[in-house]
Amino acid sequence: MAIENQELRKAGLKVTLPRVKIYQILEQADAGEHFSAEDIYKLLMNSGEDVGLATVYRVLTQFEAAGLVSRHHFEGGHSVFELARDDQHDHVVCVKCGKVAEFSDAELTRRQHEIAESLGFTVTDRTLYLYGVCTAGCEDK
Amino acid sequence: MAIENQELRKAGLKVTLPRVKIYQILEQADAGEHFSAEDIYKLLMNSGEDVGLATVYRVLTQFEAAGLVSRHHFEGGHSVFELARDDQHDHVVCVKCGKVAEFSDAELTRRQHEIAESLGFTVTDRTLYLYGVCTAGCEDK
DNA sequence: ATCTTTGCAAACGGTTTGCATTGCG
DNA sequence: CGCAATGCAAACCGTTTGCAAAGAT
Repeated sequence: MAIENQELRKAGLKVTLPRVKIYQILEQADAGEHFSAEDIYKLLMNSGEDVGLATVYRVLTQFEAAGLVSRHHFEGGHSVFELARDDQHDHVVCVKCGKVAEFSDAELTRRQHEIAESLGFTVTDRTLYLYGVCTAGCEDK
Repeated sequence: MAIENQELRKAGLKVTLPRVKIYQILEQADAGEHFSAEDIYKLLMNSGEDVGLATVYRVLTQFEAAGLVSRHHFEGGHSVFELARDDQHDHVVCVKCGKVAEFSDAELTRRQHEIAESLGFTVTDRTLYLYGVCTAGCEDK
């Protein structure tokens, strides 16, 4: 039995075609690649899978609740998803072409904790987005 | 003539009642206070001003374009606005009581620019939220 | 067989837009 | 007076939900 089926069962979710297919899409993506619900929907359609957009949303929400994926709200109103990883990473978003890059920086992390502590605050999660323009290979769309 | 009228003129906007009123609301707010379009709309209604919600959005968008206000997209889909300040400030959000604190740290800012630059990226805006629990005075709601 | 999950279409909430009217300059 | 700005209502877009049909165990 494939790995994804076990992950689904572990999360208390029945193994159904839409769930498996969506999990596979996320799993086979390059690390750092983000998908909107629409992206995934289109990929499914192109593969000839007959899955409704509503189901994509439902499945992604279930995956999020199960800790399998994390959801990010980018500026612009729509959400993107990626398979959950345990490293803290941050995002750079190009406002022109929508490209997203990731980075992780120990100095930033350390400093953030220092600041939070000095404010009487215990950090459990963070969200850092840098918005701007990528100077090379930016294809406006 | 009041300050706000000059600001409006400078931005190439005619001095109209909705624009002046909205500017005043933002101006009289405590630093760090954020308003949704709806918030501002309600404040106007309560003051007996007959301004349409669509106009509030239009004015806020114009103000943003003119650099008078900055818009933040919080998780949850709606936008909030505040009068533009030139300091880059970040947010600490308590996941228990919903309290929001702000801070600004030169070291963080500098490091962020370094990182972005090394990724071939020019930062125009950023969004850093630290989520956690405030250790004192946290009133769960 | 039962209880979950799905697809569809309709509802939703925040935001934007078309158009006739109002009002600044 | 002329053109920009407004109000209203309808359109929009991403997302959620109600419900009857299909599917998993």
